Amino acid sequence: MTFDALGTDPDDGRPSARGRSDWAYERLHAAIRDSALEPGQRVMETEVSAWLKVSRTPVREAMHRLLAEGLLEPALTGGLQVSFYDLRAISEFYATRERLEGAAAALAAEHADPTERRILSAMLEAMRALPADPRAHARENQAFHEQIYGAAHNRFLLRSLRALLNFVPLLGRTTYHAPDRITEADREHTEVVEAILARDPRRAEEAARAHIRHAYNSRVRVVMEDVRTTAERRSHEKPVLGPLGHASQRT
Amino acid sequence: MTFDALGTDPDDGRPSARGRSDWAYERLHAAIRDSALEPGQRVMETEVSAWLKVSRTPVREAMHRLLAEGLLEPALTGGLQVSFYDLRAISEFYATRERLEGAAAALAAEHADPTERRILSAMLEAMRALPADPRAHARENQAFHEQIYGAAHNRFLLRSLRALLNFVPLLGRTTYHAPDRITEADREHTEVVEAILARDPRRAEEAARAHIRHAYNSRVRVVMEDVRTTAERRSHEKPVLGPLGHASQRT
DNA sequence: GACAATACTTATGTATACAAGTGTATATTG
DNA sequence: CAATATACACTTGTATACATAAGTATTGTC
Repeated sequence: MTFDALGTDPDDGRPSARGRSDWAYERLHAAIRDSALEPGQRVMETEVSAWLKVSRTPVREAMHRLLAEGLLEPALTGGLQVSFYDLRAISEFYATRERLEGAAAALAAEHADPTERRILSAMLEAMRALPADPRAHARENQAFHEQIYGAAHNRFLLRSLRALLNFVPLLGRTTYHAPDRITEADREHTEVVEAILARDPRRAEEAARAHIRHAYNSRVRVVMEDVRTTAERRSHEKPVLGPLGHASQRT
Repeated sequence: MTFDALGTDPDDGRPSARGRSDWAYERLHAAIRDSALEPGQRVMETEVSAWLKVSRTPVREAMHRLLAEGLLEPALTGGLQVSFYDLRAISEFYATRERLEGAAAALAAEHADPTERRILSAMLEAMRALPADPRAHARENQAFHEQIYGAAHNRFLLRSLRALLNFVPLLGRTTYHAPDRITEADREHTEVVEAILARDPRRAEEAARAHIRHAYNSRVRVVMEDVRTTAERRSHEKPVLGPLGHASQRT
């Protein structure tokens, strides 16, 4: 039913032969990211198979990957559904991310080689030259953070961070939609990079953690606004987010 | 060839109908854990399928899970192989684990409820009553750490830690094979629990991190011993571990 | 005798057919 | 009218058949 409305997206024609599985994964991931599939909605192999016009086998593998990454979860009725999340989950997410990003920055300060340090500085300048488009900044921001992860030279930390960031698509709009977030982020990024260039792990860690704490605040603002908007638009349906009364886990 | 030697393991008869996939996963996981499949060895779907006497479909899913968890990795020739690791990987593993365990302990100190605190104390005493068997201690130790993870009440941190610890089976024997490690671990565990009971996040974090640092030292000792033993036993084959010259990433 | 091209083998990716379990709806009986 | 039992439909799990790509070996030609 809902799948019909998703369209066929003719730009992204079915791949020649190799990668139907990856392709199905991308399509589902995009559908969740764009809220075409809403949290709690059941996702069935047969339906997706019909939608994407591929057999159940690659669809199955794609859904299992999404299950492992937490974007899908087992439904009470059996089968899988798009994961629910609430403000508590967002709080937990950022608490964990703060630790991991802090660790990455500290290790980058210790282990980044000269080339990696130069690239970090360059990316900083490149971001300043960017237009005020939230999407462009979000993309460059991701590349910037990936650069730090790489400079940390720790494969396990990299894996953990990648797995963690898979959850981001569920959160909706980027934090760069919050007012002044772009300017703030630039200042915070600068402090992180300066600490890394100065080979000061403690300062790098604290700067990175502060950066994530601020991102969390912006995130909450953006999400709360979305909740309000959604509640207004359909006042008698149940809101996407759960009850807001839970104590935040942040320190 | 190697799969014939693994036997049929009649205790664990093939499951009724549901769960061949999980069962295949367990069998492969156990095979890697017990070094029946050595690092670098190629693992083919058809072979495993014939070995376990199930079709390729559940084997495929099991292998994909192991790939996602890092126990298998893409082979240069195509297909999958048991992941290689070296002392550098072990160093990176413990560096990341130190951060995550520290975070879990700190959050547990803040968020553990009275029941969880009581259970932590009880587990501590239970471990003291255990015989000096490394395997028994390893098992209880795992439950103890899981209890801390749960008490942290952070689903993302829990996921990260679980994913990280999936790598442990590749490391071989437990660190409890190192002399005096059982006594040391008890002392370190006690400090962690005391800090959690005292609701002191900083002390809990530092105690947990110190605990992991010590575990790392024991791990290196155990692995080095294994390297020596292996090298003696088959002096003209290539050792399981790579060259040891890499700088450690530890702080 | 050596090098290149072609064919065959092998392993993974994909599709489809089949089985089993669960939930719901309908019909029958008390 | 209500409750229970049976049957059917739906969904996921498993098996097998088929396609494709890659690597190797063999054969033919220079």
